[in-house]
Amino acid sequence: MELNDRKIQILQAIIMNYLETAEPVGSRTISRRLPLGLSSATIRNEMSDLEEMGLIVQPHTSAGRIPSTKGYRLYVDHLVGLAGKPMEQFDALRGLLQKKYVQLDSLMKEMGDILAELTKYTAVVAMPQFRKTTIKRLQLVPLDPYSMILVVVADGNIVRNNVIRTRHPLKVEDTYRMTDILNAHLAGRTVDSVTQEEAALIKKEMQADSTMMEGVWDAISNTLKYAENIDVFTSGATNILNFPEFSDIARARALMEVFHEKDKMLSLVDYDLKDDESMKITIGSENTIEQLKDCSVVTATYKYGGQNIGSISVVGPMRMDYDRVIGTLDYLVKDFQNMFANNEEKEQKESQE
Amino acid sequence: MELNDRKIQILQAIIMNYLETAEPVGSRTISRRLPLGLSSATIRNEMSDLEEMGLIVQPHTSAGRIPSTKGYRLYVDHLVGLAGKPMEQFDALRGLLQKKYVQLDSLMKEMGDILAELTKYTAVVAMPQFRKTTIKRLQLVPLDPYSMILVVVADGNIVRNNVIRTRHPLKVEDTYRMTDILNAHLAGRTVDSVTQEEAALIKKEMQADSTMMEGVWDAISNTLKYAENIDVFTSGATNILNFPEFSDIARARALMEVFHEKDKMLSLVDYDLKDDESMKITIGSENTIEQLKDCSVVTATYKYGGQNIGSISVVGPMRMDYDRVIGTLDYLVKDFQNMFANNEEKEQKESQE
DNA sequence: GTTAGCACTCATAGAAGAGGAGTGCTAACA
DNA sequence: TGTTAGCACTCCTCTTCTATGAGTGCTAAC
Repeated sequence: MELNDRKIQILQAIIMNYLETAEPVGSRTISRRLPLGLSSATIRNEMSDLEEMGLIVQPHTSAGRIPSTKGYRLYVDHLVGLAGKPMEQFDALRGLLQKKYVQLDSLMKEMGDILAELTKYTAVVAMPQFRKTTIKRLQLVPLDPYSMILVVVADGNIVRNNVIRTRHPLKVEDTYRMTDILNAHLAGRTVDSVTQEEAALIKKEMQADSTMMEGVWDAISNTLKYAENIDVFTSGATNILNFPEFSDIARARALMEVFHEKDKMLSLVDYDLKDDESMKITIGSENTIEQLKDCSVVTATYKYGGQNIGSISVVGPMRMDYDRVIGTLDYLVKDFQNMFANNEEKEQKESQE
Repeated sequence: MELNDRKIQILQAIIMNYLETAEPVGSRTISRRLPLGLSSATIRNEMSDLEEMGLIVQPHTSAGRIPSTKGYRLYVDHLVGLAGKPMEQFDALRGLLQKKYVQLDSLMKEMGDILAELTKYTAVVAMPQFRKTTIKRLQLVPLDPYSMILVVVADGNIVRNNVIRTRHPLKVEDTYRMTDILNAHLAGRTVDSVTQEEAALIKKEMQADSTMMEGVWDAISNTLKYAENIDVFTSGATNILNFPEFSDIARARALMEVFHEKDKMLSLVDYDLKDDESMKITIGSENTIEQLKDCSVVTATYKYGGQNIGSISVVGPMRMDYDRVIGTLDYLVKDFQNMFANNEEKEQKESQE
């Protein structure tokens, strides 16, 4: 069966109506709503066809139709207008994005909050992957002769730290010399870009400085590897409970649980997109996370140095306002990307004024 | 009216039955359950008295009785046995508490998770108040000539950091010298114990070193003051949704929202107890947080150096198993306190082996 | 002081029925 | 051939009614 223009119009009308009301849509509604001058009977015939094509479904015999996953997919891929660009209410976001930030993590948390507030859905923000961002500086902070803390500052002034133990006692000056060695090799680099040969070189250099430092590099190296852990923040988790489709307590609980499970959230923001893609929409049963089978997820990735290094997602009911969400995310991510890239420069200029 | 022994027994029986079933308790049930050989009619008379005293209430005329806030309060204050000490299932906790930790925050998160798992309620863990814990070391990490990061390591290897900007360009060595000055004064101290005179002294000393450092101390001082912010972790937020009293979606949402609001959580863990108190139980309407009017909160504080510096709470329905929760918390906090106090020593000993 | 007996209350569940939204099908029409 | 009016039919939803039963309070007798 062919999906002609009229069918598409009807499908779109059904979906848009359903997005608003969350109620199954009947033929009469469409007949009145669409300016085609068609009777409800005609619409009924068309709807029957659309159902056969798997684009809409009937909850029960005498009910109207609701879009299926496949129907949403078609809508999202071809019918969404991408019209919903920045509006008045974007003020908060715009203000945020023009702000010079001090530390990226607090900014991103705030960004998530505003995004959730704006969309009324749940926002999931993934921090830049640590191992893909540039290290600004490393610093060993001595605590006592046998332990110190490795502090790594990455782009965006994101700070990671880890305790490191030594077998031989070290003096404060030792840690400073080691710090110098580390920075000489690693500052301005990404963890990913450090080869095994280089690592061996650093180790050798440190041991040349003092035999006491045996084993210290291994600990540092482990810390850096371990630091590939991604941070994710979830904002507005409870927003999603406002929608009637989650008024069932069991379903609501399942959702809340998912938002608290870090593993699941990580798999959600998994942004293994090709670097030319920038947005991914996952609808209902397309989701790999069982508990999100009734949800849709819109994920936008942000780039740095041509690579995807992080993502921002919106989780909502399947009948989310895709148009608006896509528009918002698109706008947000583009501006955020620029800001992220430019912030460092700005900082320095301003200090010099 | 006098609350004689028999009335107390009946009240206790009612509460215990209600804790199990979440259903109003009738006179016949008590008559059968209590080995007093009293008929249901007699129990009815007593129940009528208990109701008059405000200890139990009737949801509607022909229903059994449920405990009132006042009834729970009496139960908690006088009737709870404190019997529920460590059981087999405490293995996880015990294991955790014997573990030597590297950084306290991850341990406390884990502790919250296990506590939530164990009690089936929601656990709220408040980290030690930063300004009351001892500073192990401060370190200025230079980023570029005009900015650096102040890293503060406190007891438990808790790391806080904040970006600091300068008006005059600084060299790496400058930051190291400043670091030395800071540590000379502040290492081994709590923020709270630093007087204004001392602060002035430090400022003077820094400026003596270099006029470039004008204003830097102020930034550092602000950071330390700001650091009084308490961290709270909530674990098992969704556990509480399992209880029938929260099967109403609106109530469930309100609860979930509360758990996500940091302000509210902070006011929850507010541990302004006298230093000889160690546990506080807040029941139902006694709660100042509106959304927790149907919940009870058991908060245990932990001390360090004779002062309360943090707390661990359990939030559950009013009909929570107080006995078990109190027992668990009591056990947990005591052991945690010891561990927290001893960990530093252990660490050093082990390194030297 | 305790208890059996009894009338009474009221939440709850189920049955029955009305209403209505919406469908599919058929036959007629342009 | 596409469109439409008409109509029977389905089935959800809401309301009403009734039966059930758990539980009470009161009274009178033990």
